[in-house]
Amino acid sequence: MGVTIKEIAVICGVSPGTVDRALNDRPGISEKTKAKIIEVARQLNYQPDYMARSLAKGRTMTIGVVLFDLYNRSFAQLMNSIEAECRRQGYFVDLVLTNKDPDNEKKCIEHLLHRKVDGIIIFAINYGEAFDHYLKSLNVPVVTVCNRVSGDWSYIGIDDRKAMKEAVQYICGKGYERFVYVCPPLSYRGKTNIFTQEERFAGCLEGLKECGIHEPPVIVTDKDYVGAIGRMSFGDGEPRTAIVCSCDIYALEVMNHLKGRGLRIPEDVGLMGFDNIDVLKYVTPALTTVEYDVEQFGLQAVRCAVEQIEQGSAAPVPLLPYRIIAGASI
Amino acid sequence: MGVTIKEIAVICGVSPGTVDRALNDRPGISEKTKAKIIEVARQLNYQPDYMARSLAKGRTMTIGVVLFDLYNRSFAQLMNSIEAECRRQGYFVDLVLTNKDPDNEKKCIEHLLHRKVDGIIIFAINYGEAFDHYLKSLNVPVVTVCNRVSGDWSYIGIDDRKAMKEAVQYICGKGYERFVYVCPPLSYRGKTNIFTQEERFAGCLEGLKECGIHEPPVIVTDKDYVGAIGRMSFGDGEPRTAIVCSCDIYALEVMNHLKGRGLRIPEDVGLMGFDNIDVLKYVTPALTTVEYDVEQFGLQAVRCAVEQIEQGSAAPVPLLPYRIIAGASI
DNA sequence: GTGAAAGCGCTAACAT
DNA sequence: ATGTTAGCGCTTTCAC
Repeated sequence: MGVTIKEIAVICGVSPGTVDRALNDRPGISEKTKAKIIEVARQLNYQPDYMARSLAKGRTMTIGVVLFDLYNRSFAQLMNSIEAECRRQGYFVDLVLTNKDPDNEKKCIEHLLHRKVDGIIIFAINYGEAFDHYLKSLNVPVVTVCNRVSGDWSYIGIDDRKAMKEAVQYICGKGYERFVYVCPPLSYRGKTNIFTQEERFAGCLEGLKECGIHEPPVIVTDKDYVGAIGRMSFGDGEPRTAIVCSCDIYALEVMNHLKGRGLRIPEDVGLMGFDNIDVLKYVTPALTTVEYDVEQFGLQAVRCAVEQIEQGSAAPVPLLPYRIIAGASI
Repeated sequence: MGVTIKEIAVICGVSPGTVDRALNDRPGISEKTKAKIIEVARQLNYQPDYMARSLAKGRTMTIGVVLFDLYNRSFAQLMNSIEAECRRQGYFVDLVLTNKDPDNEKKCIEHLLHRKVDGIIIFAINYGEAFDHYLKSLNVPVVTVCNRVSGDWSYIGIDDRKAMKEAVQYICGKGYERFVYVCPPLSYRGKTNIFTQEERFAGCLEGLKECGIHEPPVIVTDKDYVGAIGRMSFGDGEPRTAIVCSCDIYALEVMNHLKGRGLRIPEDVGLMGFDNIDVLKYVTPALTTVEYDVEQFGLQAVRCAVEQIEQGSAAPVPLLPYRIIAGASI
């Protein structure tokens, strides 16, 4: 196929070892021969064979990325920045998608191991001690993103609990006293990794408590959450109700439903999302939500992974910033 | 790291060659030794080293995927199905994102070549003879998706021209006689690959012609197309105007703008999109658009690539189906 | 400063 | 049916 180190060696009248020294600027070579070899390599458009190099060095320059899917815009954004940063750092990206299936996630990881990836960035769907052990047994640097597995892994994300707490406090500040909390993933408790969702939920409860709201929120974990909301009535006088959704996507569905019922937002009922996904800009009324920079997640995740790969360990990454976006739905 | 073929050979008291025969069920081995070897391999949880195999066979079992980015929901969907089908077929996916930068696209392709991918699936941003030659020089199977490069490459997509033509005929059938065609990418004519957009535009013109509309459409290729639309007036009597957008995303922006101006859709002005991106379901009024199955694109692209890789060539893939979704915006 | 040689783990052609 | 051997292209250690 391509031109090899050996051919260059023959042309330059040196040994393969010397060519290697020149091309990977390692010590033990005169400037003259080095320059010559580099020039010849350039002329022949020499391209190193990464497979061969991997085999010899035991490193593949590949980072495996494990995500649910790419349907959620945030994941797409995340992947986008991971790809960019990886390529910038000279790494390849091997992407596998779990479709939120825990078994499939393991298959995905196996797939990456076959590929002998140097590190893994994962938005985990599995959780618990067994999985933690499993990950450790892989003997590969792992960076967790958006969902914690255990304290033993680098984690990139925001303080979801605190963010949701502040969001709830913000809502209380607007005079709402009744709350509905929409979070279907909570029904997967014990089945899949819902760390982040649990955090947000805990934050909600904390927020209510601090605001002195004693009436517990109505918690909707139903997969058919729109149907559940459909069975509730709103807009019939004070105190007003706020529907807090753990993700914008739920909030959008709920908004659609509320509009369909002819309810006014926020006059009849308040609505809050989380994530600030970009389609919000096409939505009226503007959804109040929590924003954070997903691209930063990707960037930090790659840096953290590379640091672990190349230095053996990485400094813990601080939780990333977020902020409440005041829309018109609360 | 892992257990090797050699170790298994030693344990079983046979040669590495025999182990290879057993593990890759190749002829020339007795059932007995084969069974034994397989059993030992299983017990030791033997995992073949794909790097070594690649080096020996000259094939990497990797398909490179070149996309603009993942921001457009359709690309994400596309990538999702590509990943799924690749893994099903035992291939790895190496994803690179060009961010619509022609130079970057070449870098991305080089990146894939370094990786020695067996085939490439590309939504090309480059075009023209030079690029066509370049692709040929790579000596790797290439499948083009969503944007043609030349007739020499397998292409996966719909008949955009015909689809847009039918869409325009549909609009005419609703009594519209004035047209605005929104397609910012047309301003990149001569700079990047806008094959699909050109097709849609041509389809629009053809449709108008066949419907006997002689007044040429107002063509908006301005990057600030919303601003351009903002300088036009609508709703001032018959004949009515339809704003045809070459992608839903433009239509959504325009819709936002029109609503902001207090114009009623479709009473004052009609609006048409293309692609049926999924966020449409959150939008009122429902946007009339053209739908097709992006997942099929991915599936077919992978199959076509694999066919080329494994058989040396692939049967041409027929253009995929589409259909007009009648919303409430026309 | 440079060369020779032994791998990395697997495959494949050739012996036996 | 099985063993032997020579690579794949690059890295790395050890001589010179």
